[in-house]
Amino acid sequence: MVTIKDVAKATGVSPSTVSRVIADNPRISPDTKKKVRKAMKDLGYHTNISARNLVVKSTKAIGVIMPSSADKALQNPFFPEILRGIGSVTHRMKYSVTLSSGQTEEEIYEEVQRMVFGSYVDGVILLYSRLNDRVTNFLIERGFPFVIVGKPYENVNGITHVDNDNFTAGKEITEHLIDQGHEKIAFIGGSKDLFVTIDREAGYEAALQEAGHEVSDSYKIHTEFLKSGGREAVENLMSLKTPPTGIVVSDDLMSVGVLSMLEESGVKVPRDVSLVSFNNVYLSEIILPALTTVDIQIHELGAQSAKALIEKTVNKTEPVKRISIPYEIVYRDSVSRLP
Amino acid sequence: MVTIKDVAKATGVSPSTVSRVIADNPRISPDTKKKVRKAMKDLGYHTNISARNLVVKSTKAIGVIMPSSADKALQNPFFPEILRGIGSVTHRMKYSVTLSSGQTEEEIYEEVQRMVFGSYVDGVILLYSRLNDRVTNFLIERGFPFVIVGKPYENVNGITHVDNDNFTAGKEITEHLIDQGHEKIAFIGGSKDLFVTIDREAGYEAALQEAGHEVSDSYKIHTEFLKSGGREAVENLMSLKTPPTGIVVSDDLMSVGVLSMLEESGVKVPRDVSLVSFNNVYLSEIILPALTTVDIQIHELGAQSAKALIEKTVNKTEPVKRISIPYEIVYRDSVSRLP
DNA sequence: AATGTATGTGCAAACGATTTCATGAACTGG
DNA sequence: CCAGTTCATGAAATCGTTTGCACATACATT
Repeated sequence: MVTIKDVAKATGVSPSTVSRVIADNPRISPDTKKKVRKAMKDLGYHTNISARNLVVKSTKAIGVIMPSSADKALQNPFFPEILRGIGSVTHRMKYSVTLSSGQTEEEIYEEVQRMVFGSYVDGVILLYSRLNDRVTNFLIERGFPFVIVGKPYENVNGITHVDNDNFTAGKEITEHLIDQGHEKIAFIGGSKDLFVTIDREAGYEAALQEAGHEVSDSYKIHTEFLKSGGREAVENLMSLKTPPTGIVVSDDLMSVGVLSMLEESGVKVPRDVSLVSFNNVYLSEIILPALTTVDIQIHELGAQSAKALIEKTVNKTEPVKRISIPYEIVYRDSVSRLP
Repeated sequence: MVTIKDVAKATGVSPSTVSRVIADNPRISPDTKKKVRKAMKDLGYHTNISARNLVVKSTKAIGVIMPSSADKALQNPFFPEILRGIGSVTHRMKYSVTLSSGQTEEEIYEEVQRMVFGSYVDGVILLYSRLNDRVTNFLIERGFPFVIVGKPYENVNGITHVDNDNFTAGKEITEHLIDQGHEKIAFIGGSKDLFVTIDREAGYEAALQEAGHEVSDSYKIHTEFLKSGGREAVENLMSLKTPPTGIVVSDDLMSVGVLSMLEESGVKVPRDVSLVSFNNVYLSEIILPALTTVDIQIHELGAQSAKALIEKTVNKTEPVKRISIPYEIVYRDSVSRLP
């Protein structure tokens, strides 16, 4: 391995000088710079990152924490997409991304501990926001820089996070259904512990209330993921005395599951029931019917969170921010107008 | 930050001793160990990873390189799943995972360079295998440990890789179609540069040939991803004088696109045409019809590649391996028997 | 009793960078 | 021409660990 000393020797300058040309220190003469740079290239020098990290006490790396694997949930295309978003800025800033690999909550917790105590990373992005989360608490307690994608479960004004206005999005998308003449509208969402679900559902309710339509518990389903339990729930829903004519689903992937169940029971979308959802994942435009869904700009969510985190790590006094990524409803073919 | 010296001071031993109890060196007496461990706990000591890396010249980290983003392709659930697989073993071995974040081929190449030259990682997993890939060449040239998920484009016996037997899988799944009475079978795949596509397609052809059925170029479609171009191709395919009765699609996600196009043109699956594909991503069981697909065990693919890579990094003389993950066809509802 | 071998620990030199401080040379202005 | 700056560079300390070697003590062997 070729070190700074080798380059120094080869150029006849001191190691300090080499270090300075690497940092592009203005006090080094252009001549020397040229010479040193050439030597670096010739010898194939690359700075050793551990050595540098050791002295500068920073790693230029951020940790990305995935939710504990509620199994299939991680197959959600949301994740690769948000990783791309994060990557787009980390790459530009020459940061690297360390991914969590724990599966259970406990494993993840240990991992985050290692990351922060061992100085693996300068900051952390949490890809979930769960009620009463150990990891979050730990990070706060240690005063370690982190940002949440989604809404923190408490201390909303004390934690930098990037989110959509899920309440309003939920409200708007169900208003769309209402505009199309629907009154009986159901909601199918994921875990009630997740803030996304909570917010979107609240928006859904608000829209109904505002329009003076009934909001009934029998119209609301919460299912971790749609295998066994989900199927029955959907069947029950559609065999109510007055089944809904519209459904708000809290996630595109979930929507394709719901779609299948419906069609399987002979219910056609959008002919018999209209369906709207969230995320605007690629999937939602290649499925039939293409989904009317709210585009939450996953990529941007990722990019902004990385940006905010990096700012935070370089400047510890950076103020707390609440970043709201605008959403946009994209109208496709899963909704029909009621007479 | 509490260092080894602090612990040493607190216990009245030398730093070396502390270091040795961390390593659980047998030459340290049980008493001392106990004492030191207590102090570490009390003071909240955690070893600084940069410092250690610097001297042991290893990072216990592996790099995972995603393919350059042929855009939507990365939204394939294949990726989160393989990351989970990798994570399952890295976590167990206390390794960390650094994700590539470059989008273009060029960016990725630079990134890999940084990773290896800067000693960011001990080894690298390539999540793709492309014809004449710069990154691969670079890794070989440098003699840097890496494994490929998929089949290397050359020097197959010189590069450790973990793969399915995609040829046989392709053959078997089309034989299933043939068994069900199909003779006119088409193939829809992704880029011809990707080895998965090539192998699966070759298997498809072999099956047809062996059965004495026609294999025609007009039955083969290659589409980067299924937006505009794909749609026409599929339409053309189905409006041939003798349209296929069965289709082999090289990827589940692609299948849902194909499915939609077909249904949109009034072609029902499996009534009018049967469809089989690959991967067995969660999606394929929640869509309607549920897909008959070959389960390639993505998770295992990831786990084995991580395992092989780690072995390789700890033991440089570890022999080259070709690891073949068994696949299994899972029969669902997208195929119908022809009279 | 003399020699040899375990056993447990400490000293000090790495590892490869960055950075503070010092220094000599060259320049500036009066 | 001298004092005061500015400029370009070097010496050496430092970051937190690991590890080869030395050393002292205790024990076993003849």
